[in-house]
Amino acid sequence: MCNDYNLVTNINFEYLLIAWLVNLMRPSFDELKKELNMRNINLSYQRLKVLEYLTQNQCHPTVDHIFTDLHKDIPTLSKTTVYNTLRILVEVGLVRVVTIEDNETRYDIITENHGHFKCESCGTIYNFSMDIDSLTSEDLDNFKIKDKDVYFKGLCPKCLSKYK
Amino acid sequence: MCNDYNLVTNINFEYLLIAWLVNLMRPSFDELKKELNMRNINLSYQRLKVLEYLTQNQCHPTVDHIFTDLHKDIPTLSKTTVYNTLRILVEVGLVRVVTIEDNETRYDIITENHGHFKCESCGTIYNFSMDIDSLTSEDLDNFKIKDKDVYFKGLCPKCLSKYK
DNA sequence: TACTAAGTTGTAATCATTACACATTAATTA
DNA sequence: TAATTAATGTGTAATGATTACAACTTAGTA
Repeated sequence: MCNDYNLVTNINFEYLLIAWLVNLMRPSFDELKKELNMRNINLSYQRLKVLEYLTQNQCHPTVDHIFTDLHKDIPTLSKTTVYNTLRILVEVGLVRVVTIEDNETRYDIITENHGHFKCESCGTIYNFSMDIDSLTSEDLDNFKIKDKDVYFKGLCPKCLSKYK
Repeated sequence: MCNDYNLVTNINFEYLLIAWLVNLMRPSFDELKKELNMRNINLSYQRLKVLEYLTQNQCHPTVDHIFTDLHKDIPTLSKTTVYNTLRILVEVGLVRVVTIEDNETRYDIITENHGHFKCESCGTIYNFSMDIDSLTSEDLDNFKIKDKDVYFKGLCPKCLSKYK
């Protein structure tokens, strides 16, 4: 469904899932399991499907994207379930909210260090590498920083070439 | 209405207006006037009031904040006018949209180089100085970047001290 | 098998934003 | 000044995303 250049293909879903569980959720797999148990989170069929969708469509989909596509495979799926699942996944830290635009909430499975660029012409959101963790400001010496987001906007190469 | 530490007081509004027109809107005052004329923008009473509100309440207000407060002075004011005015001011570049949270659009009169920090406890949005202009990524070599935003979240000093 | 809790579903409510038609004001011209 | 036209403002209705909630289903357990 999504033709983003970030699309990951030919990688087994279970492999990716394990990869997050181990790598993305610090500090350890056991810690994550404990965390999930503490919060009584079971990866039900629907929740797994949402997670799977996010790995296979790393184009920062909206709730509507996720729901519409998954609904084809799971006719009984409810949009409320998608919302609930995303909220839980965000709480646990497996998924990141992207609020680069004010009228659409998007979701990103990758929680590693990177920024987001939105093309004003085609709407595509690209990831770009940047050492965001090291960003800081002396003004925030007495603040506790939990989340850092960097959002750029402009025109992507594809759209720029159209105007030439 | 707003007790943000960024609050600017005792400064004449017209002075501030001129200050933007000259400083914030590059490259020159004449250019700005031409720009405004080209776009047929007159600073009507309502539009001036919205601008004035944004200078006197630099706490990144929502549309509802602006409307509710101005409505006390201008009983005939319509919320649609506030929306229209903000859209125009953003287009022209005098006002910046802050989408640090997904359920609320906020507006910032300061368009200079700075980041935004939102306290998850009290909801206050703080400005912090940072050289955002110099941020870059080799991944974006072929992109045209028009806007850069840096959003941090966490706990502010006031809220941190409450938990001690 | 009955019980309990967690998870899912569909509908209704909420809330921010936009669309739009009409009213008002400002600017322009005769 | 009066008439005309364009720009702004206003209020209501429509839209669309998100949340609240109650009923249903599933999974696990005694």
